[in-house]
Amino acid sequence: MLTRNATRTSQFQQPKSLPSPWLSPVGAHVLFSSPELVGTPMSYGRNEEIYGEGEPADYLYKIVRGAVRIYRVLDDGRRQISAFYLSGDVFGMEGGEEHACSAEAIGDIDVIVFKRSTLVALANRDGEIVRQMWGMTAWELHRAQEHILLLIKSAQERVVSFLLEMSDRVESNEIELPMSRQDIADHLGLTIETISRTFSQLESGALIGIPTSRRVVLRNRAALDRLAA
Amino acid sequence: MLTRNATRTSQFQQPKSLPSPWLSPVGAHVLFSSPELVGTPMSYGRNEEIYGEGEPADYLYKIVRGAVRIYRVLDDGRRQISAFYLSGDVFGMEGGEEHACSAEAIGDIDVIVFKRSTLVALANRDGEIVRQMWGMTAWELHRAQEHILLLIKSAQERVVSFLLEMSDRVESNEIELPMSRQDIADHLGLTIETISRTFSQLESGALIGIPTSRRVVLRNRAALDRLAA
DNA sequence: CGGCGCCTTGAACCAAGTCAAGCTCTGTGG
DNA sequence: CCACAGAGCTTGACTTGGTTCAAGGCGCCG
Repeated sequence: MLTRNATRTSQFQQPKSLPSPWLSPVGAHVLFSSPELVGTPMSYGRNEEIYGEGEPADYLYKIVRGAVRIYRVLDDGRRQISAFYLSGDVFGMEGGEEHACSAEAIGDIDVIVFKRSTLVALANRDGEIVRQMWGMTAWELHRAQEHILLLIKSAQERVVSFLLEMSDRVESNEIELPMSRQDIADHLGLTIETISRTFSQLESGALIGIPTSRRVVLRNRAALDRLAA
Repeated sequence: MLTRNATRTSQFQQPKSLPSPWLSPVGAHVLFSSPELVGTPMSYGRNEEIYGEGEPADYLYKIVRGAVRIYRVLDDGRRQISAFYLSGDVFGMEGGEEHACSAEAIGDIDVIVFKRSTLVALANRDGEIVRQMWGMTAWELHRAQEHILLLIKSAQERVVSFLLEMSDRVESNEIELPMSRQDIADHLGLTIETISRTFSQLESGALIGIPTSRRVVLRNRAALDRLAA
């Protein structure tokens, strides 16, 4: 369990290239540094549901350790993972009062939970907070638009784009994948077999290395960039 | 050209089912009823560019007549139309200071243009306006997420979903399509041939009628609903 | 060591794409 | 009023990228 102190000093990490909206240049990482906003440490186990589609969106979550998948399922069972969130990311704000998607812990995770009502109360006194939360919604929109572009690409392009994105997010050419092939498949709109085959192809072309099935090393970024679309 | 008066009385129409965010229940249609906010009537011709990707997002547009496509192009020329906007819709706010997408008039259109700086100035004095603009970004996010879900479906499901959405938006079973087959194809991530064939199939199954190529009549909504998911 | 979850690989299949031809409007000029 | 040119749409025949089905391998934990 996390100490109270750890909670207080935590800050929200924001993607560097946020196409900052009609928003002051102050990054959203400042958003939760207010002493009035104290989060509660929580943990979830592997595959545990954090919230479900349609439930009231009463909390925001900042990941301290582990990874989370955000997804929706169609009636016939097809699953679309709209995003993965990694350590340092904030999730839980799809923009509505109800969650538009479900969220599950991929492995065991630690998060800090913030009550929405607290934020809203703060927001009433400080317009800047509203702007920053708006900025977060705008960032989610940006991600969604990128994902749409990804889904019209070929299988190889999707897989390569995914690897490049992951590499950027962990700021390393060596990626420890927290999610299964099935998760990746449901994120990219492909099947596990296609993911697996594409990984193998890329490896045999010396573009990537796969020391273990959950570990990928980018070996030729220039070539990968070209393949990404 | 529109009269000044027409401009003043115009209101923003907002989709009914906006999953209203952390937002007061006041609909965003109130947003631009302020007497301080006066828009300028403008017109664009068929296929004319309204703004391009990367340009500063200095204006918001409310469509008075006609339809608009919002799109991005990949390096190799593939085009993804992320949304169509119809008469009454507002567009131009992808959430950033720069446009994430390009916008073109599909046919001849009339719009009312609002200067962003005016809104921002108002927003500084009135937190409610910020919340409402946030709500619009949240709505765009919702749309993008629905579109992602659409892109993992089969061709027939995509086409049917598209027709149902259009029907809902014009609130009629008779749809006058302002856009070409190519536009629809680029919106659904398919080819014109597939769009055309799917339309023909649906027609021969008596699910829809196609009196003219730009006009579609939904004849069996229950069956179409079943095919959509 | 054995069982189970996850991953890889192969072979057959199929939905959608590609290529190609022809049709149907619509507007324009003779 | 008709001819005809061009853009947009439809349809058919063929190809193909990705899925499906099936078998087997790897690694981890009890």
